[in-house]
Parts: sequence; C-alpha cells; structure tokens
Amino acid sequence: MLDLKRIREDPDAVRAALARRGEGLSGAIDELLSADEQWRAATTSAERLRAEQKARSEEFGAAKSRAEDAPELRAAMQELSGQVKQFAEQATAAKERLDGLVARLPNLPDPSAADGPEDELVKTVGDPPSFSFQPRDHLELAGQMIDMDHGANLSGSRFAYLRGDLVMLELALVGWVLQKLRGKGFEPVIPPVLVRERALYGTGFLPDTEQQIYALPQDELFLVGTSEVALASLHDGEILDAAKLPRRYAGFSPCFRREAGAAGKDTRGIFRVHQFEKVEMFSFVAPQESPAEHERILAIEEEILGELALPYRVVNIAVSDLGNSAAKKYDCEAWLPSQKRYRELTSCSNTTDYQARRLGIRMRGDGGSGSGKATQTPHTLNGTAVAVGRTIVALLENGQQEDGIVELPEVLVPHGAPARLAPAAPAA
RNA sequence: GGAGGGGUGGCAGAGCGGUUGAAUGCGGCGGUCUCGAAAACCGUUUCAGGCCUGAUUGGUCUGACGAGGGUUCGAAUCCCUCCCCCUCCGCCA
Repeated sequence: MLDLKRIREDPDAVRAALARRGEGLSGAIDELLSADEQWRAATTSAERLRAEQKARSEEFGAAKSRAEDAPELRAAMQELSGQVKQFAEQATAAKERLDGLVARLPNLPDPSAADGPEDELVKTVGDPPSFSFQPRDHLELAGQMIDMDHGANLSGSRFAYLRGDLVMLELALVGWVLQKLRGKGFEPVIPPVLVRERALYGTGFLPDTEQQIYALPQDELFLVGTSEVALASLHDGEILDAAKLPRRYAGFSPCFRREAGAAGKDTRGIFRVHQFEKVEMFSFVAPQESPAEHERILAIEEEILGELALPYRVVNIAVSDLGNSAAKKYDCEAWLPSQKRYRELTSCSNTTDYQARRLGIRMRGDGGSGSGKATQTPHTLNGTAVAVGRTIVALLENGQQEDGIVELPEVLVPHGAPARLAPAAPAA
C-alpha cells in the first residue's frame, strides 16, 4: 500500500509513477484525494465536538456526585452525542472508501525498473549445451519418475507423482540450498501453507491475483502460492528493532497455484503444475538498504544456478508486467533445450514498503522506549532460491546425454542426490 | 468435538461505569553521588491520527486496555460477535 501522506503531498509524482504501469490509475488518485478530504473534514468536526462532549461530561459527572440533577445539561449532551455520532459515521464511511481505493493501488515502480513493453536483458551466463542428437524433454528423460498419468487420475491435470531418484534429487536440492542460505544469514523456516485472508491481503496478492489462489471457504483459509505470504506475515503488526535488521528467512514449503487462465500453456510435464515445493528467501531491511539487498538476493540466485551449471539469463521485468506489490523485479531464466529458449526459474522482487505498510510492520531507530524515535516502515524483498519442479526440469534437460542418461551436479551428491539418473523404463 | 478459565503499557500485575493513558513492582533511559562502578536517591518511560503553526523543533485535540460493533451524557470497566492463549475430557500423525 502506498503512503497516503505521500499521495497527498505530491499527487502528481504518484500519478506519473503509476502511469508507467500503463493503467488508467489517474482517476483513482482523484477519487482518492476527494475521499481523503471528506474523511479529514468529518474527522475534524467529530473530534472538535467530541472534545466538547468530554468536557461537559465531566461537569455532568461532578454535578451527579453532588447529588444534583441536571436535566437540561443532560438533554444538551444527548444532542451533542448524536452530532458526534453523525460526524463519526461520515468519517468512517469516507475512510472506508479511502482505504478501499488505497488498497487497490499498486506499488510505485522503481526508476530503474524496465520501461517495457519488453523485459530488459541484464546478462546471459553460460552457453546453452549443443547436442549432437535430438534432445529429449524432461518428461521423456524422467520416465516413470515423473508420473503424470497417476497424478491426473488422482487429482486431475497438472498434478504429478514424483518418484524414486527424483525424490532424492529434490531433497538434496532443498538441503543443499537451505544450508547455503543459512551460511548467508537466512534462518530456515517451514511455515504454515494455509493462511487467513489477511496474510494474502497484506502481501498484495489480494486484491490482485484471486484467480490464482485456492480457497477453503468452509474454514475461511487459503492455500498459499508461495511461502512469501507466511514469511512476510511472520512480523505482522510488529515494530522491529532497527539494530536487528536485516532479518532474513529461508522458507521451505509446498506452493499451490490454480493456474486458471493458463489453459493450454505448458501442459506437458511438471513445468507448470498446481503443486510444487520451493525454497524462498525473504528479507526485512531498512528502507535505504533495499536496492542493495535486491542485488544481493539476485546474486544468490545466480550463485545457485551457477553451481548447478545451468545456462541462464537475467532480465529486468518490464513495469507493465510487475505484480501489485513489486517496485522492481528480476527473473532468472534457465535454458531449456527442449524448448530452445530461456524460461523463468527464479524471480526476486523489491516490494519496498508496500507489503510492510499493509501488514502494519514498522521499525524503530535505537533502543530506549523513552527515546521518542519515530517509527518508519521497513522494506521487504523476496526471491526464489529453488523452485524445485522447474529446477528438476532444467537439470534433466541440460544434463542429458545421447543415451538418455542424465548427469547431475556434483554439489548435490553429498546431500543425497544420485550422480546420474538412469534411462527411464516405461511407466508401470 | 465437549466443558471451563483468561487476554491491560517492554515484562509482571492492579483497576471492574465518571477527572485512569492507566496504581504498584521490575526493566529501560537521563541525572546526582563516585577515581570508576555498584547501591541509593531524583527525574523520565507508548503508538497512531486530525487541526493550527512551523516547515527535521512546537501547540492543540482525538483515538487505542486482543479486534469489531452496541448500551450510556460518559466504558479498560456492562452487552453482542469474532480472534488468540491456557486447563480438563475426547480424538489423533
């Protein structure tokens, strides 16, 4: 959520920044400013009357304690009470309108976010492998280890059983990455994946991506599409000690996505499925630190891809493609031989103060409750460390040999991964 | 799932319709004392918002005792709904 004060003080700058997103948001600002004015006017009136009410209520109390009856005063105060209520209701109504409008505004894009309409290529690392044979796709290479048929039978399309060596590969990837992240100051976290609406609202997924989210209406819970939701909410409503920032977490969880509207896209294999596991980085930092933290997170993602020996490129996502909460986003895209193109494997966003403000997370200068240091809103960032399914896809396809055997990165072997995957026997 | 008990300031813990933003203790911060420290003593100790000024200071008012409604001239105190925590029983990985 944007800072209301900032919109008030410099609406033109906010309009200009939002205009980069290419949406008709200017009208929303006008509407918002008018609701704000109505709210402030009603609030001022209500508070002035309430002050009077308070003073006279004390008089009345004093009279009562002298056992005096004061029927006229009482009548006057009933009148006053009604007026206060009336203005308070006006204020509440205007505030609700205002809050609704503010909540729908997306974050202001960072000046260095790509203008678009195309993403901006930042760099390309590694060379796509050149095969002297026709490369297979991940599903052919995995054979019975990716069991789509039984998955579909059980749960529908876009669900898979992962079996055998691929399970060991997954666990190795997760263990390897969590250990790496721990060494970089990220606390490993396994969060709940069922959350209340507030957490989705607070992270900006609602209102915005409702069609992507599984809901359990009977329990008023939602399945998260990323542990980002739970990690951001870890400090919901808290005031963080500035001395203890940055705070970094590495969440490991299953992720659930409806993929409504993705019909026909990526229908083969496990590139796009309804359920996958992911290790996600999440940081809370002081506002001035967030651009550096963003680069840091990107560097970690690159380090991971590099050590997995995957050819990849980095793109700066076009402003028009940013989600509501991101001010700037990088994607790391790995080369997929079967598709002969780069596809998104990881992604990292600087959401600046957007999520923190929605979640009521603040930070305070130095210790000493009496120091009177004002609070400010910290910045939050998130980035994929490993999206397991897609990483497996990339490892299979890039590590394949002519005989269908797949060589896996050595770094994973100490963590329990097989050194290579045997050619697939037909699925049972 | 059933039956009870609770949620008050950084923590502990009073208050249970009127001047209580909130006693008391602990902690924290500043000071006195001291070569220094401890102890003792003195002072201090929340957050958000509106308005007026000023424009990194100030003045004033309002709100906040889990959250949201209600009753009342007036609510931390009474009523309702929700959330959370605890205890016992049941169930269970």
